[in-house]
Amino acid sequence: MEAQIDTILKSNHLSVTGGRRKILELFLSNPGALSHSDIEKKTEEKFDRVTVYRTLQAFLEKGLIHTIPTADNSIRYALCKDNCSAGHHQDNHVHFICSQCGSTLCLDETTIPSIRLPKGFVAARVEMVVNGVCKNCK
Amino acid sequence: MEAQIDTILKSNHLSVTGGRRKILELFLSNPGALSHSDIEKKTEEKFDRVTVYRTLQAFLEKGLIHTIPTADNSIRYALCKDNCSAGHHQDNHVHFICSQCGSTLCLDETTIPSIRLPKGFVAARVEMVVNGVCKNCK
DNA sequence: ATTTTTTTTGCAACGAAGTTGCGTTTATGT
DNA sequence: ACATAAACGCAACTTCGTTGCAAAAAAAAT
Ligand SMILES: [Mn+2]
Ligand SMILES: [Mn+2]
Ligand SMILES: [Zn+2]
Ligand SMILES: [Zn+2]
Repeated sequence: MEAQIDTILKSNHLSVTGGRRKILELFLSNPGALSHSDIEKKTEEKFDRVTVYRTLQAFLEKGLIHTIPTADNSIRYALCKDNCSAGHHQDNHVHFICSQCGSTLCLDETTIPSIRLPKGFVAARVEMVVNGVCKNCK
Repeated sequence: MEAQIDTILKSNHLSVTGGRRKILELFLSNPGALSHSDIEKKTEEKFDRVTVYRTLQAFLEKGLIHTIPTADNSIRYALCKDNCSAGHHQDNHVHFICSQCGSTLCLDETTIPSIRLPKGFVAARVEMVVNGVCKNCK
């Protein structure tokens, strides 16, 4: 695990530091997505708020994680499992938010269906978020 | 227009006040969705921030407007055109965010396709947001 | 292994965004 | 017109996110 984490950081041209190790470890060991405040709690505020912001920003830019839009103004972040590179994300899978346990999950096997837009509109990226009750809470 | 606005407010059991009139008018005369700050600007800050928050909250609860999820932590609100009632929204249409002009649009004619979720997951509501270039900006 | 250079971190200060309590004002129903 | 109920504006406060800068840590060079 330790080695894996360092390898991931290095292969993404990120210098390996305590904070980045810890936060990446959280993502790897957690099934769902994490919000900024989730991370602050799970690290027991061992790192400064600013460091967490900057780390997430760095991970995002390197294509290590992606954001999940929500209707309640709280960005969630999740690991990219596809071949995402810096700047070009390719996570075209559906996201699920459980109203029971609150967890946000990447449904990696469920791809977003293509749609026909009105004449004149050009799509660059499509997001699909499903709210409901998850497997575990049923 | 004036009469229409009052009718809408009354039929939704909202007492008609200056702020609510003005904000509802904005939604009716605007093609796209509005954020909180959009409203503050377009009303020339004539109403207190708190009043705008409470008005949007009231409109939401009555099923007059709905929110549109975004990945950048900025809630947009748009009029419900379907038969939404208090608590039960039914806006199952696609939303479009233009990266050029920044406007957020309800594609009322474009319905969200149904999807097959993994076994055990139950959907209550599905959101679909498309990013790209809109009709006008092309 | 040391030193130099570069990057990251923590702190402080700041600004924006959102919430709450409360007294005053405004709307509604009789 | 009056009583009651709802909404408003203001102030205070919390939470969230950003920026500049000096200290610390990591990476690169020697
Ligand atoms: Mn995902
Ligand atoms: Mn809509
Ligand atoms: Zn659940
Ligand atoms: Zn546009």
